[in-house]
Amino acid sequence: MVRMRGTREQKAETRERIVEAAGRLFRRHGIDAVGVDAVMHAAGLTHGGFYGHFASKEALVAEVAAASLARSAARWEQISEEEPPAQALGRIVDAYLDAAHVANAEGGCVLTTLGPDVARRAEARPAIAVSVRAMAAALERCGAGGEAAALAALSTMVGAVVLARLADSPEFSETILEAARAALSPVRQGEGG
Amino acid sequence: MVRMRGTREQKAETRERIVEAAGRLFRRHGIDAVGVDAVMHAAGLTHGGFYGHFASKEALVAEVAAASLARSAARWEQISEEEPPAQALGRIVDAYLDAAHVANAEGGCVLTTLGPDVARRAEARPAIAVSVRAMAAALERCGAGGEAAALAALSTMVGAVVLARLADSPEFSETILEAARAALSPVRQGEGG
DNA sequence: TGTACATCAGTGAACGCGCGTTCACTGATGTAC
DNA sequence: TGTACATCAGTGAACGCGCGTTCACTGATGTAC
Repeated sequence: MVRMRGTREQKAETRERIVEAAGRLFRRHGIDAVGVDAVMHAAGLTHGGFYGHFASKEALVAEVAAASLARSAARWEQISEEEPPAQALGRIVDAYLDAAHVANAEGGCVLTTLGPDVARRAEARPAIAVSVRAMAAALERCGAGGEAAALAALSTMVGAVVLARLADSPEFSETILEAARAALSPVRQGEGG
Repeated sequence: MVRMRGTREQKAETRERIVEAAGRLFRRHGIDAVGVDAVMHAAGLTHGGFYGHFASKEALVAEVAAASLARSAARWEQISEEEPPAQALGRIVDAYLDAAHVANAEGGCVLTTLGPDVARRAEARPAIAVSVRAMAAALERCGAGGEAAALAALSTMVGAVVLARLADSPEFSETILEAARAALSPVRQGEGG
């Protein structure tokens, strides 16, 4: 296999690779369906090395959930700062309520893939809540209305993706996404909250 | 322990007890965190008898998800038929977007507790989709607007409960619920869809 | 520049445990006579 | 009404397997001289 080049920075990179691989696998197959073995293999390592990076699988889960959602929040913040409000809101909402997002659970929003599972793990919740606030704040900054309107919009987005993944046909899935898009259109025209 | 009284109806009752116990445990702790052993014990039986009722744990999971959500849908349908539309809609929405529902995952809506997990199991999806349609139809019958408005309202409700369970404080949890309630108030005044 | 040693990220065999599943058995019930 | 037998829901010991975790070891790198 690939030999490591040694230093501490290398180890940090490896750790990040583990977190990213775990993030993809957990979101796709569910946390309990993916063993430490599978995560390490996906990161190009053997399972024994895992405990040089994390105290337990639970610690990895907490870090994965926090890191993945923080990244989503950071992306929204960046869009909300770089683009005109209406355009930024459109980009965020349209990308979220998209069939590609529904199909790509592996790379999708943690709230829609692991939300209920993370909610059962008290240690993971504080970091998640911080990102939820940040995501709502980004929507607010895009002109989605006040805090309440932004939280409601986020709720609609999360719920729609969860339901779209439960649909029994691509058509029903798209109907749900379109319904959510339509419901959010007043918010996008500055009529929300 | 309690001795069975023998007949086939008894067996059907036992089976139902297993499904109900599993429903409560799965929603509370997650599917993979609950073994067949725990389910049977909660139903007042020993684990060996499980396979006289179900072909596998997976078969139980599919039945639990379908049965639990079908019951939710039936309740909504009943409310939507027995009460005046506006009142029925208020009862459904207020009960869903309630701190008691958020706290009581064990007895709560399957969409918010097992949604992403069920979405990964293709066999379970058709039955779930039927109930999702039925729930949206019940909202529609209560005057929540057309199909699209009803699906969007359901999305908001599901997402809000998922987010409320991820909150790091009761206050933030209540803020999310209240935001969703406020967002749905136009729908409740017949302005939706 | 070259050699000897310490470090430590990663390896891979091994562990104990709990899970899903199987199966020979039990004993209460319903039925046949 | 009473006895003998068949049925079958439920019991509980046992199984193999895969999981999370541990640990003695490896070998490439950085450092000391």
